Amino acid sequence: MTSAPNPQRRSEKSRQAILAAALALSGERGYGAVTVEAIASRAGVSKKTIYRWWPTKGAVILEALSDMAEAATPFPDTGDLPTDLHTQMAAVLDFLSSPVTGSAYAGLIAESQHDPGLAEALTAQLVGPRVAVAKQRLARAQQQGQLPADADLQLIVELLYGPVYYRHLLHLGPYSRDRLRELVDRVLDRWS
Amino acid sequence: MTSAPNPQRRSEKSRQAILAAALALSGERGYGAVTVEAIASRAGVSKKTIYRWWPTKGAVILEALSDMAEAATPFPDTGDLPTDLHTQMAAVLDFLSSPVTGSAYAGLIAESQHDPGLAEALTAQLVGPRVAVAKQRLARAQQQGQLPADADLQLIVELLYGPVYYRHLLHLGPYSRDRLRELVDRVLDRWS
Amino acid sequence: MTSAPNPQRRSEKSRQAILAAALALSGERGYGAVTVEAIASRAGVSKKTIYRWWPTKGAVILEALSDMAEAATPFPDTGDLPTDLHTQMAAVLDFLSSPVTGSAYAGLIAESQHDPGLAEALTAQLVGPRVAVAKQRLARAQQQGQLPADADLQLIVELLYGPVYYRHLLHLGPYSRDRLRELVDRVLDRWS
Amino acid sequence: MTSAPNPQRRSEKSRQAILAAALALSGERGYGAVTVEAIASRAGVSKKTIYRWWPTKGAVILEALSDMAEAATPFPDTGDLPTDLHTQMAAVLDFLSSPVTGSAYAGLIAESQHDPGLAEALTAQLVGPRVAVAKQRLARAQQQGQLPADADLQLIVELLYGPVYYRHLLHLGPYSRDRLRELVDRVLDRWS
DNA sequence: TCTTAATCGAGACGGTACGTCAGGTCTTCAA
DNA sequence: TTGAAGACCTGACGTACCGTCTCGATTAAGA
Repeated sequence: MTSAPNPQRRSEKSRQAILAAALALSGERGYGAVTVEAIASRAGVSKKTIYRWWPTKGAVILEALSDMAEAATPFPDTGDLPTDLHTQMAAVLDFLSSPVTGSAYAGLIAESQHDPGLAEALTAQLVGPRVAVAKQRLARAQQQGQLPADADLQLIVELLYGPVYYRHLLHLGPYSRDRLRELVDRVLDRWS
Repeated sequence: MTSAPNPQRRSEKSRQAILAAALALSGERGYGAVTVEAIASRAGVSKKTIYRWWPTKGAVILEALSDMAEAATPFPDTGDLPTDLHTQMAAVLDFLSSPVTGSAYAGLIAESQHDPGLAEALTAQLVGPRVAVAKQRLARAQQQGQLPADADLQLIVELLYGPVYYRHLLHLGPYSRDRLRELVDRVLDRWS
Repeated sequence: MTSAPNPQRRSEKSRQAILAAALALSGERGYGAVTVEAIASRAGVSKKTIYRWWPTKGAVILEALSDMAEAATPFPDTGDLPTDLHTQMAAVLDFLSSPVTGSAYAGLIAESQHDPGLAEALTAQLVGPRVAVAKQRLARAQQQGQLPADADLQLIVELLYGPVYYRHLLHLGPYSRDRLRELVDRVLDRWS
Repeated sequence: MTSAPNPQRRSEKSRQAILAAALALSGERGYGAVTVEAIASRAGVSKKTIYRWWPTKGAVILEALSDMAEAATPFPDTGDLPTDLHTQMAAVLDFLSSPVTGSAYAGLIAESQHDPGLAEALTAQLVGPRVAVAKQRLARAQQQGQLPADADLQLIVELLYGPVYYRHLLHLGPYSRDRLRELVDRVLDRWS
C-alpha cells in the first residue's frame, strides 16, 4: 500500500507535513474535506509528491493513524484480565471518539468499503495488530486458568469489539466507561 | 431526508426506475459506480428529477433498501427465542452479503460517515425499526420468564448485532449459519 | 412568427401581462434575464400559455416592440426633407437608446443571428415598415424635385441608418442630436 | 478578456485546437452549436482548460477571429484612395460573408449585446484596429490634399462601414463588389 | 568537492461527476 | 375548454477533484 519507489531520498519533512495536514483536515472539516489537493495545498507540497509515495488519500490517512496508534498505549498485563481488557478497549474508544482521529478512522473504514486494497491494508496495519495482542492477552489468561481451555477466543474478541464498532459506525453514541466495564464483565461472565 | 415538496403529482414510474437503477448499479459495478448521472442515464430519467425528490444519491439508495427491507421477513415468534433470533439475524446477514443489497448497504453506512443527515435517516428508517422489533421479541420472552426481569435488552441486542456488523465492515468475512447460531446461544447463555 | 393556433379564446389580459413582463425584464435586468420561465413567473402565467401563442421568447419581445413602435410617431412631412429625416431618425435613436426598449431591440437583433425565422419576422414587422415610410418620404421629395430623379433611394436610406445601427451594435455610443443632423446634411449633400 | 494568469507553460497545441474547433463548429453548424462542451469535445480538451484561459465562449471565438484577421490583408496604399478603401472593405465583406468566419463574427456581435466585457474586447481587438488603419489611410490622403483639411474622418468611416454592417446584421444580403464601389465613390464624392 | 540524478514545488492537462438552470413538452386540476 | 401549476427529459453551464504529466530548482548521494 505505502510502497516507496526509492525511499532513500524521500523527504521526511514533506512526509510529516502531509500526514499532519491530512489528519488536521479530517479533524477540522470532516473526512469529506480530505482531498489530495487540499492536503497538498495545506502541507505546502505538490500533488505529485503525494502520489509518488501513496496510492490513495486513504493510504495517507491510514499511515497517519498507524503512526499515532503505534505511539498509543500497548496492551497492559496487570494480571487482572477484565481490567486489562477494559483499559485497552477504552483506548480504542478514545481513538474512535477523538475529534482528531475519530472522523479519520470512520472515514477510512468507509472508504475501505469500495477499495479492496485499502481494506486489506487497514486490517493488516491498524486493526489486525491490536486484535492480535488482545488475543495474546486472552491466551495468557487461558494458560493461567482464568479462562476455560476450550474458550473461543475469536468469539470473545468479536463480542467485545463488535458492539463498540457497531455503536460507533451507526452513530448510536459511544459507550461510557461504566457501560464499557459492564460489557466486559458480561462477556467474560460465563467464561471466567 | 427523502422529503417531497408536493408529492401529489410525483411520477411513480420514475421513482421505481430510479430505485431499481441505483440498486442495479451498486450490485453490478459496486457502490463507487453509483452516480447521480449513471442512475439518471440507466433509469431514463433526468438528473433534475432525482434532485427534485432526493437530496443525495445516498438518500436514493436508502429508499431503495428501505423498500426492500419492508418486504423482507418480519420478526418471527415461534415461541423458541434462540431460533427466532437466529432466523432474524440470518435475514440481516443475507441482506449484508447479498450481491444486490450488500455493497449498497455497506456503501450507505460508509457515506453516512460524512453526511449527518443521511446517518440520521439511516438509523431512523433502516436500522432502528429492525432493532425495535428485536427488542420487542426479547421483551416478550422476558415477560414469559425466558429472560430474567433485570436483563439489559439493549446490551443483548448490541452483543448480537455488533459482531455481525463488525465482521462485515472490517471485511473479516460473514458468519456461517452455524457460527451465527453459536453466537446467539453464547449471548443468551449469559442471561439464563 | 407570432402565429396564433386559435385566437378566439385568447386571453387579452394574459397577452398584455406577458408582453409587459418581457419588456420590463429586459429593461431592468438586461436581455439575458429574459427567459420564458422568468416571463411566465413575472406575468403570473404558465409557460404553456406562452408557448401556445409564441414560438420563441424572441417572438414575444418582437411583438412587444411592434406594439410600442406602432404607437410611436409616424413619419412626418413638413415639407422640409432634412428636418423630417432628422425627426424620424431621432425617434429610432431614442428607441435604440431607451432603457426600456434599447436592450430588448439589441437583444432581438442579436438573437436573430441564430434564428432565421425570427430574422425574417424582425425585418418584416419592425424594420421593413419603417424603412418603407422613409423611402416613401424620399420618393415624394424626389417628385417635388428636391432630389435628382436618378437618386438611389435605397443607398440613401442605408447611408442614413447604417451608421446609426453600426455605432449602436458595436457599442460606440449613440449619436447626439447635433451629430445626427450633421449626418443627415452630409448625406443629402451628396445628391443636391 | 483573454488574460492569462501565467502563460509560460500554456499548451500551444491545446490553444490551437480550441480555436480551430470553435471556428469549425460555428462554420459547420452555426453559432448556436458553439458550446464550451462541444468545443472541448471536438478539440480533445477538457472544459477546465478552456475556462482556465478564456472567461467565455465568446472570448474564444474572438481570439480565433483575431488570429485570422491579423493574417488577413493589411490596408493597402496604392495612392488611389477609392480603390484602397474598396479593397479593404471588400476584405471586411468577405470576412462577414465567409461560411467560416461569418456566423462566428455575427454571433460575436450578438453575444456582445449582453456581455459588456466581451463588447469592449471586441472593439478593442477586432474592430478598433481595423478602423484605426482606415483612418490612417484617410489622414494620409488628407495630407496629400486628396481630402479637404476639415473633412470629418470619423464620419467618413461610419458612412463607409455603417451600411455594410447594417445590411449584414439585419439580413438584407451583402453588397456586391460593384455596389460596394458605388458606395465608396458616393461617400467620397463631395469630399474629394 | 563536484557532479548528477532523483525529488521537490508548482500547476497545466484530459477527464468524470457534481449540482443548477433554462428550454420545450406534457399532464392534472380548478374555474 | 382554457389556463395556472409544475413535473418531466434534455443538454449546457461552470466548478471541484481526480490522477498524470512536464517544468526548473533543490538537494543529497556517489565519484
